[in-house]
Amino acid sequence: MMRSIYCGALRATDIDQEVTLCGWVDRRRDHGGVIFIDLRDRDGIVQVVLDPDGKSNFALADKVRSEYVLKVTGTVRARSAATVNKNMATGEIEVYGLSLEILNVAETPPFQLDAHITVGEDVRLKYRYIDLRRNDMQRNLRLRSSITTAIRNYLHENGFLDIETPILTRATPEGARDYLVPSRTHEGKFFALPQSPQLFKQLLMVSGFDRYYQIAKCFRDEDLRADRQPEFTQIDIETSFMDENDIMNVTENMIRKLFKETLQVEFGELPRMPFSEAMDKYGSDKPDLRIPLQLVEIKDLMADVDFKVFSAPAKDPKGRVTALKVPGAAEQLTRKQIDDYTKFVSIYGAKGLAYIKVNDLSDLEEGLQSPIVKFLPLDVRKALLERLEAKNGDIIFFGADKGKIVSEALGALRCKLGADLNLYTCEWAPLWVVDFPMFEELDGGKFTAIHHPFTAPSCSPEDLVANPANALSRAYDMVLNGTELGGGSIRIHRQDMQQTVFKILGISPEEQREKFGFLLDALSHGAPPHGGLAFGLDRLIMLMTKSDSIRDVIAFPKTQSAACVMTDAPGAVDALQLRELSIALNVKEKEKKAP
RNA sequence: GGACUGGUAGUUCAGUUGGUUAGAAUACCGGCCUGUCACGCCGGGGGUCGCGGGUUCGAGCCCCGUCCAGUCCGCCA
Repeated sequence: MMRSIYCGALRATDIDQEVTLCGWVDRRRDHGGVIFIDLRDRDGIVQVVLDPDGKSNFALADKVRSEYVLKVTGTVRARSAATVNKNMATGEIEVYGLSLEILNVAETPPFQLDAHITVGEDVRLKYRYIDLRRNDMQRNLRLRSSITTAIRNYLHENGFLDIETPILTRATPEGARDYLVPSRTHEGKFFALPQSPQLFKQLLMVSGFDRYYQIAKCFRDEDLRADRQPEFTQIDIETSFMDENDIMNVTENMIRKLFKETLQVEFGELPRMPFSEAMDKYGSDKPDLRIPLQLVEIKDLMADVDFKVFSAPAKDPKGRVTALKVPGAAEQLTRKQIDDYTKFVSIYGAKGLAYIKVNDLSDLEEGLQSPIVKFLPLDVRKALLERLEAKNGDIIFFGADKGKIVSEALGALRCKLGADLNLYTCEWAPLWVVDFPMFEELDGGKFTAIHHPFTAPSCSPEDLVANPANALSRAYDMVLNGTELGGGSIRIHRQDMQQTVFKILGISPEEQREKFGFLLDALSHGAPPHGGLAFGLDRLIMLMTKSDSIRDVIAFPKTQSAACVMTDAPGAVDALQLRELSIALNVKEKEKKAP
């Protein structure tokens, strides 16, 4: 009996069966009178043999070209051992064609789809519908589907409801730039696309949907990166009556199950690290724990040395002086590489990169190779090497500057060294970062929310007002391999606390009323204690597929200038559309396209 | 807003110190080959060197501007 089957799903047990295959011509080979067609579908590739001198006779076979769409009926058979090649590309069984139908012809493809051929990303994006036929992209998007399915199943089984929230909503005063949508029916007014469903999910808690989730599109009009797109997807979760431990447990379980089911990777219980420890030891709030290097404080040792580069920040309360030891790397790193690392840390504002190569620990006079060691008295050298537990062959880098610069520069250097010298000790290193500060104090004494303005502090409103700079929040971030996978918090559920936080952030009562009146009202109508979390789905899949770019796990991504090279979006609109929206353009001369 | 890298055949790239007609591989087209599988062999077509200007006897190469793509800083509550 004839049956339809995917090319890649053919197995030895199908031998002698008659099957119908539909797919694209991956490659056509012509040897003497016999034509071989590698037919590709979503499941893989199978070799189809068309033999005009045999039973099958196809005038059409000659016409077949790459990327033609075919329907082939044929018999599955094993190949003789003599023809089996070690580098065989198309499996151990083939289909002997009996009939052939060309469902559609195709132009010569703009690029070759072979896995071993690299193609520029701009061409791939222009012809994305062809690029997506490639095996890597098929695999990535299929894994993405498996992941969202597993997540939906897990959350459904745990009583979470999938509830949609608006895409057309209103602009938010803080946070990222909004994407705006003009309103035709409200002249001069604009919707904003959501940066996240944050406030709506909180309102759903007030409504009694105590376990909510949504796989939600979010929009932020900011500059792009390899791991940042202007529209992206969040796994958005919110619960009532759960505390931070409950939420971390339920979401940690979800991620653990996901990795086990889709990648057969087992995580133990995730370690929890306070924000302060992450900054001290790793110079980052999203430490990559695959790399064993740690920053070591040496501020106390450097306060009195006769070397201003170190002593000035050591005496400054906001300064930081830190060492980063790379065991055994003194030989490996050439002068040029160290110069490159100096350039690298300058990106983050570091003015230089001091180092010591430990050649001979026993000789503090001559055994240390370094441009700066001459400024350090012998007792300081000794204390330094003891604190770092230095051994011969180690190289030690130094950061001395404002705390923020040192953390960012050496934190980034730590990750770069880990990658360049392949220092990774494991494949996956997940953790929670907890005990974040509530606010960051900007120059001029203003405060801005570290997380967002709806995050609950871990102290009373009175203590918060008394000492906002030192207050901690009830927020938590899940970090995997140095990437922030997701973050969340227990939210403020009392109106007075929310007003207190708004006040510290410098939002006037009038502005609170205008922008967040609906939230403050809701909090006064019996809002339960609640909290949640949102994972970045694209980044999660990027990590799980080991992709270098978020674009490789999104079917139709934007380029770095936030454009689509395939549809040429964004595009101009005609005058009538603008008139209906009461919009007049005022485009600068240089931005106009040449006539 | 800023730093850096790249743009040459459909694609991936080479192109030396500025010097004759801009090359290779692959793809594509034609022919040959009865089991190939990154098949092989022979032949062929294919270029606004991103775009604009400048320097020069002469520019793919040098200079200025600009556009596009990418990585990063700023930005991303």
